[in-house]
Amino acid sequence: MPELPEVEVTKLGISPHIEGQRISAVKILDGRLRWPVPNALVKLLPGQTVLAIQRRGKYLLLEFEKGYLLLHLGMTGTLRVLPSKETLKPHDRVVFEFGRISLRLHDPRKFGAVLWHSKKSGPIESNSLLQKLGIEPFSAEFAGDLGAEVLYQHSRGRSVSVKQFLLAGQAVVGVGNIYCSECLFDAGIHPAKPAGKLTRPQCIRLAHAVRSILHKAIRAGGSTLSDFVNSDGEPGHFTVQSKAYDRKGLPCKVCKTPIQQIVQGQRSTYFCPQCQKR
DNA sequence: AGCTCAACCTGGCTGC
DNA sequence: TGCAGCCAGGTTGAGC
Repeated sequence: MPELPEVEVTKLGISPHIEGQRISAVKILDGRLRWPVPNALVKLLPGQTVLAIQRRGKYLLLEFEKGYLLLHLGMTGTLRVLPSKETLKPHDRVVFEFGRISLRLHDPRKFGAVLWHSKKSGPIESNSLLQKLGIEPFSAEFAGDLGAEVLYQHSRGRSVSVKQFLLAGQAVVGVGNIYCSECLFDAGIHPAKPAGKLTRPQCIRLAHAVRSILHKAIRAGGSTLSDFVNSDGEPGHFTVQSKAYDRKGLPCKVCKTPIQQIVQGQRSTYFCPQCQKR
């Protein structure tokens, strides 16, 4: 379930266990993910220590002495810290051993990614996958009125719907398909409105909604962190209830009008035709 | 450059 | 019960 909040919660969950820890072994059980998992990792990583863990958009960046491990969870990926002796599950794809604990990428649909960025090839910011990402929603550059200005300027001249514009992550990163519907509901903006027609007041409301919705989701996910190291807990298992997503035909929680579902860019969008205006 | 859409892959659910 | 068909949290890359 990985949108930005799930990735952030995963980062918070694994960091205390593996930051400062040294890799003892890497096992690639099935390396046929989004891109092939580099076999070189099996020789390269053992002996190296996790210096820091950062998140950029929906990517997790594990910094080592010689470079960065880029992890992406795709549609169905989860990362768990487990006792090394714990038996492997079907769809466990890559295992990073740290002595008595292991970090495991579980990814049924194999849309995730495990890549290596050597420090020899330049700073991590120069990585081609990261370079095209928009601004972080919790950065100073997106705070307050700056966030609204980012959305306003990036959307000028764009004919795509605001739903697709926001989901693309070129202006601000981290809003996936679920939270996109939620943010537009919160901001009272019709998802089919062309991005280029967004008004400044709408951008102000949307920027606020993005920060607020993502922040609430992270807070809710944080409550599941206590049992991160065991085989049963599911990180990214949120109790925040949606106001629009997956509520087709159900009454809007504000005005009781039935929530509508449409398809935009091959993805479902849910909205209230009464509360959300073009 | 921007837009649309197929593709990657597997599992779960719906409906016949 | 079996099976075809559709849907699913992300992202790239091809072809206009």
